[in-house]
Amino acid sequence: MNAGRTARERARAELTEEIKTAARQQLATVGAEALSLRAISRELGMVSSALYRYFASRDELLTALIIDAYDALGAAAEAAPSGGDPVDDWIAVYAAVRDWARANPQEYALIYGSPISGYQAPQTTVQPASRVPLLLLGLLQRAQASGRLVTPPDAPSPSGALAQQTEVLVALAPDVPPAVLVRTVIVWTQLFGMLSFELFGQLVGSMDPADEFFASASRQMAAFVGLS
Amino acid sequence: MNAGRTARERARAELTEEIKTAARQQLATVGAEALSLRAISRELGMVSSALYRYFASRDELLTALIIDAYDALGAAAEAAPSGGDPVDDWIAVYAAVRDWARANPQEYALIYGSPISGYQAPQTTVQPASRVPLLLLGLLQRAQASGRLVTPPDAPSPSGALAQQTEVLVALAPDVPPAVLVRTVIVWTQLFGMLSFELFGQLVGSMDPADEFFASASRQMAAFVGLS
DNA sequence: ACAGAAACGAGAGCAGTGCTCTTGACAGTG
DNA sequence: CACTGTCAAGAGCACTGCTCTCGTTTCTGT
Repeated sequence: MNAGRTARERARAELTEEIKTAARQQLATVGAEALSLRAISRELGMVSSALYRYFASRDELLTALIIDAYDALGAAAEAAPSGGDPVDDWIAVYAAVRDWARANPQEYALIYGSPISGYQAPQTTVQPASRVPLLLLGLLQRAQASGRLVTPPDAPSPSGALAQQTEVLVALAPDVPPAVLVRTVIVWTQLFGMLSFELFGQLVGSMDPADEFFASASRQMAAFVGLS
Repeated sequence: MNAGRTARERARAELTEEIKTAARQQLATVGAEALSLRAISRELGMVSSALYRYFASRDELLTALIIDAYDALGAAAEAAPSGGDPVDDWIAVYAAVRDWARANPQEYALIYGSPISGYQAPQTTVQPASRVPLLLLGLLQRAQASGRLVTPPDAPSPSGALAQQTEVLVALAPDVPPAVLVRTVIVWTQLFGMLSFELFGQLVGSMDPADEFFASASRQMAAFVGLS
């Protein structure tokens, strides 16, 4: 539909991409909340008001960057080496997520740090945001099919409202037992809690550098959800 | 030593506290990075430059707020009801931390969200920051003494660099086995990952509201470190 | 008790920000 | 060719953190 019809449209798409690239560069150096439209326009040799032809506001630019970041992280996680062994695959996903986060700390902070004040994330971000959890769920679903997922005996089956909330995940991975699905959410939060602590400097003084701790946690979390 | 010697010193301490209170109010409404010295000064009926007599920079004010937030969270966690049963106490600490975070989301974001751009946390913050982990370690140490801590059989003992890093924790809780100490760091990161996801809106669409999920996770994490 | 030092609030000013509005130039279509 | 919509440019608004100077108040050493 919009595959570069007129010269105008092509130029517009190109410049939009250039703006995002410049914004990402500035993001990497000064951080998210210090991102300045004027600085971006200066970098591109244009005037600040011209940017508003491409992004209606600073928030809209941020939204585009957030979606791009989620997509980049999702792509990095999905590109993790998959050798077939569920535990190894699980650990590879963890490592890929960590590698991407360490390589793009500001973009990581953009999506998993504190929300930007006055900024409301639009619905458009939730689909790219769910790529990593979906990847983990798919991995568990396949492991279950191949008999490599053994529900831990001490994993309590959810009841009440928790069981109801788990239904959303059951629809995505129907063969994975609800008790494991709850644990999946637990380890999902653990993964990003661990990464945030490492990147935001909370581990300094204890588990920093975090390579070995991360490796141990990955493996223990794989066992925690029942992978073997 | 500095218990209000001269009138000047008393006035200074009072005004310093007033500034922080006004800053906290503004923090709660507009967020951390939108915190404006001019707005604070306006609120207090003084001129912006006068604030610089009390805080050398915006960063210094932020540091004071960060330390206060860590201390408030630490105090809230330490004030959790302690009935003697280790599992119940553990869950009570979790609940107290969550309650404080939900009651003070902006202050939570200030200390556990993305670091503020261009802001370097000084060494002064690490001691208040470690109150919650120290509390958990103390709980485990006491549970161990009363035989309520059973090292999980599948918890791997750390080796290599990880074992060395664990030494810091061994010094704090000498009776707790290293394997449990590593798991303590894991659950510590899980707790704040879970809280960040809840507060920053990452759970919307799955485990939100998170009350039951949080309760289940607290209990499962207590079991994960070996409490019984 | 009193002079000097230190601390203080007020105000002006600098360089920067996001964003709006108007103006004039250009490209695409009839 | 003329019309229409898109574009970059620039001025301007209200705001920010921060610095400097000013006259005043408060503390302190003698």
